[in-house]
Amino acid sequence: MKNLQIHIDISPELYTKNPDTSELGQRIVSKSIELIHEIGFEAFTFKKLGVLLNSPESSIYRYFCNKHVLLVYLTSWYWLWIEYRLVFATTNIDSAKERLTRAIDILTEPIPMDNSISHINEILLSEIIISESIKAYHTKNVDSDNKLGYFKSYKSVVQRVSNIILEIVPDFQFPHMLVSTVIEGTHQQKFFADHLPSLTDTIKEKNAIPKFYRELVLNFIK
Amino acid sequence: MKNLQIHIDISPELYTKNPDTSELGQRIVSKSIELIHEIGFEAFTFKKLGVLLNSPESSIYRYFCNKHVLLVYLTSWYWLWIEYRLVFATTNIDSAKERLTRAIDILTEPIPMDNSISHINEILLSEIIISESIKAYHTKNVDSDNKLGYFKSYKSVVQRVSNIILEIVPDFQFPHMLVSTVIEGTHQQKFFADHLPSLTDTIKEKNAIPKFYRELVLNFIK
Amino acid sequence: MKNLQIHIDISPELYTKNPDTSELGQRIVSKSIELIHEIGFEAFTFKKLGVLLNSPESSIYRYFCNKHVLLVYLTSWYWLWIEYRLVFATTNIDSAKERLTRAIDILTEPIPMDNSISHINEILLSEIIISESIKAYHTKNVDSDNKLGYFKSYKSVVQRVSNIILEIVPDFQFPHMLVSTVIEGTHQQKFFADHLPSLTDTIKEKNAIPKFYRELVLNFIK
Amino acid sequence: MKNLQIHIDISPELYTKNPDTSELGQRIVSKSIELIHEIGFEAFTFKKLGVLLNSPESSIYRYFCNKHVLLVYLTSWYWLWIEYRLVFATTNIDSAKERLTRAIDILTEPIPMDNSISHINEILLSEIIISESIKAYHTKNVDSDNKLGYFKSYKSVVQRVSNIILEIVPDFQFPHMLVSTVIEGTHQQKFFADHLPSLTDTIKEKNAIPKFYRELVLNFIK
DNA sequence: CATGAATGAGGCTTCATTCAT
DNA sequence: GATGAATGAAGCCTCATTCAT
Repeated sequence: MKNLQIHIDISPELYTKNPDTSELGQRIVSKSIELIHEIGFEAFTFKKLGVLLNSPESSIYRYFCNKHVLLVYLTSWYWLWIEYRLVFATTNIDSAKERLTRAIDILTEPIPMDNSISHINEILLSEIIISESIKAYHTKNVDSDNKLGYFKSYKSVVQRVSNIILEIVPDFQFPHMLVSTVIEGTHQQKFFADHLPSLTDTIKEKNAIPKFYRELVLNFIK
Repeated sequence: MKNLQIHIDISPELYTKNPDTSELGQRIVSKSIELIHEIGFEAFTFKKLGVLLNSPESSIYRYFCNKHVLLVYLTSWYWLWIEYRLVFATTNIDSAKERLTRAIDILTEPIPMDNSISHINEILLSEIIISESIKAYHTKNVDSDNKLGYFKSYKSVVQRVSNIILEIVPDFQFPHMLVSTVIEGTHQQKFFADHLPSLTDTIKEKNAIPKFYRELVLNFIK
Repeated sequence: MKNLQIHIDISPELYTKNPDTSELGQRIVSKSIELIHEIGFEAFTFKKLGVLLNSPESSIYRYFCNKHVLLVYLTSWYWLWIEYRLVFATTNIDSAKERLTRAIDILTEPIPMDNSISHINEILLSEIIISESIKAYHTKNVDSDNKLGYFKSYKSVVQRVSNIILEIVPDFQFPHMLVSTVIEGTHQQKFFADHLPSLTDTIKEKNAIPKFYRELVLNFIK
Repeated sequence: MKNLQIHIDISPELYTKNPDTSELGQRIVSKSIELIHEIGFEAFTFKKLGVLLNSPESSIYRYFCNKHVLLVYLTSWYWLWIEYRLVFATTNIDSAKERLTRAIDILTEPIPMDNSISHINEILLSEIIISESIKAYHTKNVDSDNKLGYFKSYKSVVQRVSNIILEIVPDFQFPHMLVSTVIEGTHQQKFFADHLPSLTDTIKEKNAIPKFYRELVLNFIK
C-alpha cells in the first residue's frame, strides 16, 4: 500500500485557507494536534500554537478563523479517515454480520500504530477526539454549525454503520441511536478507564471496551 | 409528603462557604442554574451572575472558589437528588428485575415537573447536566478533582444500579460500563434529538430514549 | 461665585460606573481630555490612557465600556455646561433679541479662561468638541445611540436657542436648522481657521466667526 | 451629450498608480464607493475590499497607499465633478445673482439620477461625502495633507462660488465662510434629517435644505 | 459578612503592510 | 503587473481574582 496515496479532503467551510496547500498550513494542523493533546482544548490558544510554530498568531488566522473551527476541522478529518477505514475493512465482504463486526471493531478498538497518513498523528488525534470532540458540538452554536455542514463526516459514519444494521434487521427501530451510543460510549469508557475507573470495568480485562460494545450490539439486534 | 423535608447535603470540598446557610448562597445556586442554562457554561462568569444577583463578584467567591467548582457542586447536587429518587423508587420492591427497570426509568425519563425541592429548578438543572456536566469532568484536572471526591455522588449512583444488575446476573462482567453507558448515552441522545437528529432515532417515537435503553439493558443481561 | 458649586450630572447610560464617584474616575475624565486633545480620538486608546494614569486598561473599562461612549460622555458634559452658561447668561433679560445675541455669543465665542469647574479643562474640551465631536454621532450606530439618549444635551441646547428665535419670529420656518448650522459651522470655521484657511476669512479680522454668525442670524430672522 | 466625454483628472499625489489606467483600478474605485457606503469608512479595510474584488489586498496597494488616501481621492473626484457641474450651470449666464442661485442649487440639492460618468455611482458617492468626507480632513495630518494639495479641488469650488458673491457685493467680508458654511451645513442637515431630526426642520417641508440655504445666503448679501 | 474598588494577565482578532515570485 | 504568503504590532475587551473597608 506504500504507493497508494490516500488524501482526505475537508470541506471548505472548515478553513479560511486550505492548510493542505502550504507547508505552514500542514504544520499548523500537525502541531495543533500535539498541543491540544498536551494542554487540552480549553487552554489551547493560537498564540501558544504560534510560539510552537515560530509564527505569529495572525498567520494561523489565515487558515482558521478561530480555534473552534480548527477543532471541527480536526474532528472532521478524523471521521473521514475512520470512514475510509470502514469502507476499506468492509469492502468485498458478503456477510452483513461480518461487516458489522468489523465496523464495530474499527469504532471501538485502539488506533493501530502503523497507518499514518502524511503529517497527522492519528494516535494523538484519536485521543483528542476522545477527550475533546464533544466540545466541537456541545456548544451554544451547534445548530448554526450544523447547518454549515460542520458535522457531515461524523453523521456519514453513523449512517454507514446504521445501514449495515438495517441489512441484518430491516425493521430495527434504533439503528442510529445504537451506533452513536457505541461511538460516544467508547470514547467515554476510554476516558473513564484512564481517569474515573469506578465508572467502568476495564481493569479486569484488557480489551473490555471492544468486547463490551460488540456484545451489546449483537445481543440487541439478534 | 408535604412535611417530609428532603435535604441534600453536599460535601464541603465543593464550596468555600455552604450556600445553604444564607439567602445569598441559595440565590447564587438558584440563579446560576438559570444563567448557565441560558448562556451556556463557557460564557457563564461570576461577573454576569453578580449582575443578575445584584451582588458583586467578590460575594460569590465567598461561596465558590471558581465557576468550575460551582458546576461540580450543581452536578453533585443533581446526582444526590437522583440517588434519593432511586432509593425511594426501589425501596421495598422484592424483584431485582423490577428494581432495575425502575432505576433505568429514573435515569432515562424526562424529569417530572412536580418534584421541586426548595430553590432549585430540577428541570433546568437536568438540562444543564445534559449539556454541560461533561465539562465538569472532561478537563485536564480530572484526576486531582477526582481525588478530592468531586464525583462521589455520580459514582455512587452508578454503583447502586450496578449492584442491582449483579443481583440479577452475579457474574456479569460489565455492570459499571453498562450503567455509565446508559446514563451518558441518555444525555447525549437527548442532545442529539434536539440538535443533531440524524445521530438518533427519536422522531419516529416519542419515548424512544427510555425504551431504547431499557431494551438495551434487558437484552444484554438476559 | 466661588462658593457656588455647579455640578453637572451626566445620565447613567453614558457610563458603566459614574466617574464622579471616585478619584480614579475623575482622573480618567480629566486625563482623557488631555490625551484626546493631544493625539486625536482615532489614535486614542484606553491602553494609552492607562499608561498616562498609571492604571491598567481594565480599570478604565469599569467606568466606560468603550472609548466611543467616553467621547459621548465628554460631549454630553460639554453641552450640559454650555446649557448652564446659556441659562445663566439669558436669565432675567427681558429682550428676546438681547437674549439671542448673548446665546449666539456663547455658542460662537472662544471659551473664557476662568470658568473652570473641578477637574475638567473646558478650553481643551471645547477644542476636542470642535475637532472630534462630529465622530460622536457620525457613526453607523447613530440611530441606536440616539435612541439610548446619547445626544439629549446637544438637542436641548439647540431647542433652547430655537425657542428664543421663535419668540422673536413666531412663524420662522427653520429655527433648528439655523441654530445647528451656527453651532456646527462655528466648529468647522474654527478648524478651517487653523488648518484650511482658504475655506474661511478669519485672517482679516480677529473675531470674525462670532461676528459672521451673529450677522448671519440677525439678517435672516429680521 | 452622448458623445461628450467628460473626464475627471485627479492629481497624481492622490494615487500611487492611476486607477483610471486599468480595469482593476476602476473596479477598485467603483467598489470602494459601494463598500464605504455600506459599512462606513471606519469599518472599511483593503482586506474587505479585496474580498469584494476577488483580488488580494496587495493589488489595491499598487493604486492607493492607504485607505485614507483613497477617501481623499474620492472626495477630490467628487469636488472636481461638482466644479464641472458648476461651470456648466453658470456659463453664459450674465446675471451674477442668477449664477449664484444656480451655484447654491448645485451645492444643496440632491444629486440628479441621470448624470452618471463611467464607473462611478455619484449618488452613493455623494452620500459618502455627506457622512464621511469630514473624516478626510478632520485628522491629525490635515496640515501635511493640505500641503500635499489633497484638498485643492474642494477649495477651488469654494473659491469659485466666493468669486460670484464678490461680484455681487465686492466688499463682502465673509465670502469663503459663507460658502463653506453652506456646503458643510448642507451635508450635516442631510445627516440630521436622516438621523437626528430634532436638530433640523426638514419634516415640515420637502425641499427645506436648499430653500433654507438659498434664503440664508440671499438675506445675508442683500 | 458582604461589598466596592481595582487590577494583571491574557484571549481573540484585525490592521496595515511587506516581500518574494 | 499582479498576486499569494506571511507577519509584527496593536486594538479591544474579559477573566478570574485580590484587597481594603
